[in-house]
Amino acid sequence: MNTRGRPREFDTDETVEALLTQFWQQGYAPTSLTDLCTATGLAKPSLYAAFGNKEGLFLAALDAYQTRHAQPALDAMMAEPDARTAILRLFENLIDRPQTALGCLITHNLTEAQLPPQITQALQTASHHATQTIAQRLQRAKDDHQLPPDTDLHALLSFLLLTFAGLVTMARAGTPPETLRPALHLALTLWPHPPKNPST
Amino acid sequence: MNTRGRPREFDTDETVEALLTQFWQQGYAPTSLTDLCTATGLAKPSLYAAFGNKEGLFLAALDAYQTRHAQPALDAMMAEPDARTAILRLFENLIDRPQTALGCLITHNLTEAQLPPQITQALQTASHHATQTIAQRLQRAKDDHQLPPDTDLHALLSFLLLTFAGLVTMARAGTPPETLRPALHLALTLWPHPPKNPST
DNA sequence: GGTATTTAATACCGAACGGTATAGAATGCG
DNA sequence: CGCATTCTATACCGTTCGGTATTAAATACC
Repeated sequence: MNTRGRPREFDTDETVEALLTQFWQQGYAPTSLTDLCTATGLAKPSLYAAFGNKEGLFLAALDAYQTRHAQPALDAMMAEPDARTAILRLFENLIDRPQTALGCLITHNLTEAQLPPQITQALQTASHHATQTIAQRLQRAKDDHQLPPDTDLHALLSFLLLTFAGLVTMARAGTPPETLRPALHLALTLWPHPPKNPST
Repeated sequence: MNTRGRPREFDTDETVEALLTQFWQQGYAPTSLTDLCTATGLAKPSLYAAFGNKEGLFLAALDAYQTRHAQPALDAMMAEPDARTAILRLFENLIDRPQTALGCLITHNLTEAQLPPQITQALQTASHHATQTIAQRLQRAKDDHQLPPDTDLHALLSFLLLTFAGLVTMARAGTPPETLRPALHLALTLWPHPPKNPST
């Protein structure tokens, strides 16, 4: 770590935030270096010096996406005592989003063709992590008797992931929140009820 | 219509089929003219003489997609007497597909940024047509007393479209049919039951 | 057979892509 | 101050993009 030399004129966090906004909006391939330069206000050599290449730029944005958006949402899901409420909140977060951050960075880019292998793998790892976290939440709900003991957790997990993918895809395709919300609430009506308990 | 001149050496139907395969696999923007040339076995001037430009190539593929895939599936949905079976078959068609035709051409490209306006409009028109057709099928089911008279058709329609989008997106993202099928069957367990009728 | 007409293939166009060499500007250290 | 070091910006690199001018080949009509 040498402290000599001209100091950096841009804030790395702000730059990564701008990168994330661009990649979130357009996806990996359609986002050009020119887009990223205008979004960050920097010139190409500055971006390349800080992040290596276009893959590095995306991976930095993906990392920021996980730490600033995905993981907090998953943490909130884990902190919420009622499992159904936890899932509902997780999904409701997806519906009301600005036009510049529609859908899910991970899900959308996983549907793109011709991605560099390193990015595909990072996306799959991220997707797998989220999936496993939700699976743990469901298992805990079963252990807590918030789900019937005969609940098929694999099927329920797949259905919730399908609902997630449907929400983010329709949001990106332009479906308004007013349409998405009733669909989501209808979807969660099939949440299995706990065994009959007079205290509930 | 002049019959003079050198006859065309390629079959238009086969060419459109090859175009559709490429666009279905990769989407509009990531598919290059080079891809389309190798897929069709033709040179660029031949494609441009027959279809105008890249937008024309995609619109021809989209038209073939609708007449050869989407419309037949919608027709089958309309021909099936039981509404729930009709929807189930419509969705099951999406699950078992070759790697070269994963997901839905319309849905996937509607999630892409920076599409030419003409293509966006054609995709929205196609999406709207399919949506309206499903809406008609649901209305008929209600009229036929296959759905409770108090069924919220708007919410049910949105939920089915969400299920559709979830299926095609997860399929594209690599989820295998064995995982998708239980999720689909679980989703359709919330199909509203008809009013209690001793004959059923 | 000669000619008009249409298709086909090679070669090319300007623009935009991801990525970089190079030179100037701004700091800490001696 | 002088110098090594780091950052920034202009300008450029080769490649690929969508699209086309041009020329050769293949037919129908006269």
